[in-house]
This record gives sequence, C-alpha cells and structure tokens, in this order.
Amino acid sequence: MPTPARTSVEEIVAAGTRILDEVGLAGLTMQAVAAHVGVRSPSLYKRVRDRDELLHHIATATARELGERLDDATVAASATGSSEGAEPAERLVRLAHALRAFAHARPERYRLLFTPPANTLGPAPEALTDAVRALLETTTRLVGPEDSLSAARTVTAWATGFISMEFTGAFRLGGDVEEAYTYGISRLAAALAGPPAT
Amino acid sequence: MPTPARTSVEEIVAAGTRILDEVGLAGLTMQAVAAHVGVRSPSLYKRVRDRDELLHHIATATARELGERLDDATVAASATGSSEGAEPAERLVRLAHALRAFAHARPERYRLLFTPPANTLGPAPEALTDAVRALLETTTRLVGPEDSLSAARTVTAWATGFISMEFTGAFRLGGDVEEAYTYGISRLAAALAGPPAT
DNA sequence: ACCTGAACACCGTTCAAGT
DNA sequence: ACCTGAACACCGTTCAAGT
Repeated sequence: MPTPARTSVEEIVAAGTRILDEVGLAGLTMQAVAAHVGVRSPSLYKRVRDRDELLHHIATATARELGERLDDATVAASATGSSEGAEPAERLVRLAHALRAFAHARPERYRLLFTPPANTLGPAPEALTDAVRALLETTTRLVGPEDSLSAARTVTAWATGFISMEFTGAFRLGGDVEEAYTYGISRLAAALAGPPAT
Repeated sequence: MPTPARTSVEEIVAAGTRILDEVGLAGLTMQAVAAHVGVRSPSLYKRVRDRDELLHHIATATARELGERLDDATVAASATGSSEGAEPAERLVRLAHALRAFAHARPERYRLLFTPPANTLGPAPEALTDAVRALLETTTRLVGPEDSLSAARTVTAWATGFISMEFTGAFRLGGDVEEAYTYGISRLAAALAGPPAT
C-alpha cells in the first residue's frame, strides 16, 4: 500500500546546506539531515545514493549561488561606472572581491566547492563553468577571446590560493590582508592586460 | 612494575605518513596506525593526544620534507646556470615546478599542508615558514627585500590555487596543464619584477 | 511506495585491570 | 609505566518488516 513521500531531494539538500554552514562538514551527518527534514536516516537513501552524493548536490547548488553573487558584482560594477559599464580591470577587482566575500560568508561551502576532500566529487562541471561565466566575460574584454580562458584560470588560481592561505592562517604574521588582496588583484589585472611575457 | 615502551612518537608519525600516502586521509585510522607499529590503538594515546595531533605532526614533518625539496631545486638551479647561480626568475620557475612535483608525488600530504580540513590544525607555523625560505630568498633577489614577502605570497597563492584546481579537475577541458603552469609562473615572475601597478 | 527499528561493520576515545 | 580488552558514544549503510 503506497505511502506519501514525507520529504524530497530539494528539502534534503537545503537541510544539508544549512547544517554544513552552521556546524561544518563533520557535523553534516545523515542523522542530522534526517532529523532536520523530519525523517529517520535510512529514509534518506530513497532520495540520495549516499552521503557523498548529497555533498555533490550541495556543491552544485553552491556553485549556482556563487554564480549569482558574481553576476550581481558585475551588475554593480556596470551601475557604478560610466554609462557603458565599468572598465574590465575594475570589473575584475569587483569579481575577485565578490568571490572572497562569498568565501568568508560561507567558508564551509566555499571549501566544498574549491578544495573538496580527496575522494569527494565536487560540483557538476557545468555548474562551476556557469558560476565563473561572469569572470570569463570580463577576461575576454581584458585580454581578448584568445587568452580569456587562461587569464580566467590565472585569476581563479591566484584568488582561491590566496583565500585558502588566509583560511589556514598563512597571513597570521603581519600586514593588512584586505589590502594585500586588493593590491594583488590589481597587479594581476595589469599584468594580464599588459604585453606578453619575455 | 614498569613496562618497556614498544613504540615512539617518531615511529607513529612515520607510520601515519606512510598510511596517509598509501590509503588517504580517510584510511588513516588510529587502528591502522596501531597495527603498523605493532600495538593496540588505545596505546597510541600515551604518545599523541588524539588523531588531530597526529595529523599536526605529519603536517609538520611534511613541511620539513617539502622545504628540503625546494632547497634542492634552488641548488639545481645554481648548478645549471652560470658560475654565480641562476637568475632569480629562473629560480622562481624551478621552485614552482618543485612545489608542483611534490604535490603530484604526495597529494595527500600536500593537501594536509595547504588545504587542511576545516578543524584540523596545519603544520607548526615555523615549519611552513622554513619550508618556503628558499622562495623568500628568491623573491628578495627578484623584487628586493621591501616587497619580497608579498611577492612570495603572491607566487604561493597562485601556485597552490593552480594545483588545487588541477586536483579538483578544473582543467579537465582542454589545454596542456604543464604548459599553462610554466606559462603562468613565467608571466608572474615578469609581472613581479616589472614596474609597480598603476 | 515509502518509512522504520534493528542490525552490521566500522570509527575515536576512555578506563579499569593486568604486567 | 606502559599495554590491553572491554566498553561507550558515535558514524554510514543495509534490510526485513510494517503501513
């Protein structure tokens, strides 16, 4: 005799996301998620294959949300600048700051996205590609379509490396971290827009 | 009546390191370590406070080993170049490649060092500082003592970000990763050595 | 068709009891 | 002084049994 479903994948992913934000990856247990959606943990396995698939869903949802934040940042850049939208270098700085702001606001989800544990699958590739679309548009304006991908990768590598160093405490000794970040991204934008390397 | 010690912290850390390399962080259990050193898991707690402290010791030992590899890389650079040692930019490229080579050879330990899990303490700060001493010397030659720290941080951020993107599969689509890395570090060296940003 | 209690095979960690 | 078995409080996951 059929029984009505008492939850859904969406609800499970939403609960998992909240728990990840609030108590961290280690606290994200199947039982905690189950309690959150009003069910016993074995029931979750009707909706997700295992905990790893749940993490994958959370990562993908996070990529989507990050994408929105980055889009917002470029919109803000357009509104602020002259009639035709801000210059690419300025946009790039705003995008980098939006990425870091997201990392600080949602550190656990940020880590899941950019430095997932060894055997955990990250977000769906298309989701991450989508998330950095705004960045790719900006680097295209900055260096042209030919080099835009490698420029976007360079910026992403630098920014994510900077942020993870920040998280692990590499900047504990000295200096204004905010300033170092702003300086770094400006410098990087200039280097990318400049003449080719020798 | 006293009983002779059947193991030591050093042996435990060595066993933990081997297990981490071979079966990953999830496989690094207290019982696996205990079995490796010929003891039962409760006995480990006479030598380390808990698993987290063991990870901390492994991270510190890893930092020391990485430091040696980076030193080797600069020595190689000196031997290869003209009588007086290679130019700074060339040294920087070699250091970056040595870092990446280490990451590929020992991915689990590399991750423990640069992107440790949220509540895990990384290596002892002095150990990491020591590890990148060769890098700091090189950036000093490249940009002078004033800006050497921020230059070293910029290079480290970019390289670690690049490598973690590589690990998470961000480069799956297209391009020679090796070439992109070499291109990036050369470009970065040029940008750092160049005129200040506008 | 979904939900559950019970069970299994693990974890890290503590502790009284042995030598 | 160190080592151990037993125990505790957890995990993720499976599965037969209920509705």
